Amino acid sequence: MTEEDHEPAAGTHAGQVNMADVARRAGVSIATVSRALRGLPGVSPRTRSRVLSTVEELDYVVSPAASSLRGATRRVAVVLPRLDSWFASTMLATIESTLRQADLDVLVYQVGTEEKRTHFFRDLPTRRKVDAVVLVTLPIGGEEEARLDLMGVQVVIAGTRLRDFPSVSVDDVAIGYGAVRHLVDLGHRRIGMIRTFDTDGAQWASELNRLTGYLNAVAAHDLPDDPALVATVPYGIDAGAEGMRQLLALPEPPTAVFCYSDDIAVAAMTALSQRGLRVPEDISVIGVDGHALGELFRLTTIDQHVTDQARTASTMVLDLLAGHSLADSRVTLPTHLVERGSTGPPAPSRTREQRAGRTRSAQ
Amino acid sequence: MTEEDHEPAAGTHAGQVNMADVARRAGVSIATVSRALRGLPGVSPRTRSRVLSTVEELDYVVSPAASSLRGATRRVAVVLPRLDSWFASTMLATIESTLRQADLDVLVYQVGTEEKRTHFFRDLPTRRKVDAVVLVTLPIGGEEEARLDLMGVQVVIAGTRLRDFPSVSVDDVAIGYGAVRHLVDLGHRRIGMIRTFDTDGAQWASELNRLTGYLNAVAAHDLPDDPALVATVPYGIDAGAEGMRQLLALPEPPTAVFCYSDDIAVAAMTALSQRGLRVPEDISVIGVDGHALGELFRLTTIDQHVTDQARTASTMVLDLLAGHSLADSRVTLPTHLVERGSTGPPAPSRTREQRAGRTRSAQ
DNA sequence: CTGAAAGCGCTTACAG
DNA sequence: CTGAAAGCGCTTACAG
Repeated sequence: MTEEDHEPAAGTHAGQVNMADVARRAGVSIATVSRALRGLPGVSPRTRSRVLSTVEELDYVVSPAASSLRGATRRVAVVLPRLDSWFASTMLATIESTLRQADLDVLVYQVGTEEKRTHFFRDLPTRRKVDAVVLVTLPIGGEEEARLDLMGVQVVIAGTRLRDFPSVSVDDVAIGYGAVRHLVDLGHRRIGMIRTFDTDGAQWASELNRLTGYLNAVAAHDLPDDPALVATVPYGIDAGAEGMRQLLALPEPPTAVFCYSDDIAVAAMTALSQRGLRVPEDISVIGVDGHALGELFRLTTIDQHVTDQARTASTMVLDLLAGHSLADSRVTLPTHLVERGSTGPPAPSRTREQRAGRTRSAQ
Repeated sequence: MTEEDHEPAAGTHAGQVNMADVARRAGVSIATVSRALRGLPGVSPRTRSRVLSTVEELDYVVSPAASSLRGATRRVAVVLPRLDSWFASTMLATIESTLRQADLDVLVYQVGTEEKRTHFFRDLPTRRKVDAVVLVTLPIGGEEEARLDLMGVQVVIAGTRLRDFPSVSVDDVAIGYGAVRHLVDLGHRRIGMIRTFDTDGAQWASELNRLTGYLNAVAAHDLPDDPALVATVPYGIDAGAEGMRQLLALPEPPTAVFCYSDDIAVAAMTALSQRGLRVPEDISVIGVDGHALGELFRLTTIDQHVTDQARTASTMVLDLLAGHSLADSRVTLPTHLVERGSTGPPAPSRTREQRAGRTRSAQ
């Protein structure tokens, strides 16, 4: 007797409490427990509350594995190149918050290297595990793209576009163009750019597009289009500093520099301050992102509202899972110039003479 | 006839291919398919390869939901306060890589606010969804701690300690002590600290411990222990700058400052450079973390090897899932002073006189 | 080496 | 409003 009183409330077997345990204890059928638990109609208030209190008592939770054997998994995968960039972690943070509110669980997959990307698209580890996958700024080749169709789940693209998948992104060409234009408006003519390349050999759409925007603006405003004004450096913490060093080593350095990202811009500014050069008096710097760090360094930037992009992508996921068709919904979000202290008019005459002198003596 | 040839290779029904489809097509039983797929003994090489090629052909993948109905979920949850800090995103990135290699999937839960934390520990959303959960630097109260036992899964703690759960962390008291000691060795006596507090009201163990280390060192070396030398500022991008401003506003500012983290230290250094003060000539700055940004700013820091911590935590998870008991395995990893350019000897006489003068005229 | 069958823990028509 | 039962897609003793 006393012995029996000590049997665990959790049921007779060692493992998890299951729905049968609850049903038995509440004196109803399994079906009724299931209905009561999910708030389905056809359960009397009394029965429902009895079930619910038994559930409480036994500290029972439904097995997601068993229930998803029929329906949805209520899981979403977020796939991104790396987590250690401001862009990526902000994306993931916002997507997680938004989806979690809708009671969805979020799985993360980092596919930063060529190898991991290949594996991912070959094995498609997300198949049958999730209801949807969000691909964040992934460089995707032709074969990989084809594999996407086999994924068997909803696909949303964030930070770029891909075929006719639902996507949210910004206009990176316009970003590059707008940055240069801002510098032109301030009176600059000799404008450099610092871009990065992935040491892994991947082609980043945004990277290419921002360069295109830069080049378009250079052409449109009839600026000097010296190829040496574009410094291309390997991605890394020091990238911006290295790029700036290259530009400063030119016979005729630029008076303003457009940087691929805020990270790059901040690093570029450290290289300037190490040389004793002032921003923006000696050289103007503009970035892209809206990184919190930019505020600290009074960096002028083009804000691409990453949080908004992430929220939009999340909403798309929610809509798709709700059964809405999102055919042809490729959203381009607006970006905004945020003027802070790192851009200003060039110091024209002095700089020009100095440069001319230096150029001649160098040759 | 021709019609039948056109039936989808995927099987007769619209949805997913299942194991029965594969079995039928390969002309074997479901049991054999299951065995072949998991490399179990008791399947002839011929049969195995036939099954495997059928699987290939039908592009079949096992349903994780169905197979986890018995065994493990092969999923691990990583729970952290926020993702938008260097520490957190580095942790998650490394844990994901490590666990992914072991073919485990990683779920993320951000519980940054008091409210989310309460919800998390009340609802325990990870129950029955994962095999293990890694709690990263989570401030955990008494009741929450009790709920952990109900989680029903393996628990690993990273970045701090909790009861006798397996954990990996560093000695934050030693970090605070070591930082101050480094400054003392350089000749500093008047040493400040910039700490932060969570705007959400949470108590961070590492925060408290580093302060304790600082205070211990101050006492041990008989340094001036003016309470005003500890600037406590709300967490945020500007925290370090704000803290430094407070310290500089003192009648007698410190000659060196220990910052809670590298982020804080970098922000503090921007405040200094805006005042035209040089690091380390006018004031020394030391941080904690080993953040990549620190390299860029030539910041002296105490590296807490976050990647190692993350790897250790991942290994613990793997061990636990392999059935090894990890009772009483609370690992404390070593930290290292990384001397870069932001700390140096004080400029004693000048500074002292100047201060003395200032102090008098101020009173 | 192989298969028929029970069972994992649910959900959902189908009866009543 | 409630329950018995089939079925989701696997895994795993148990026979052979």
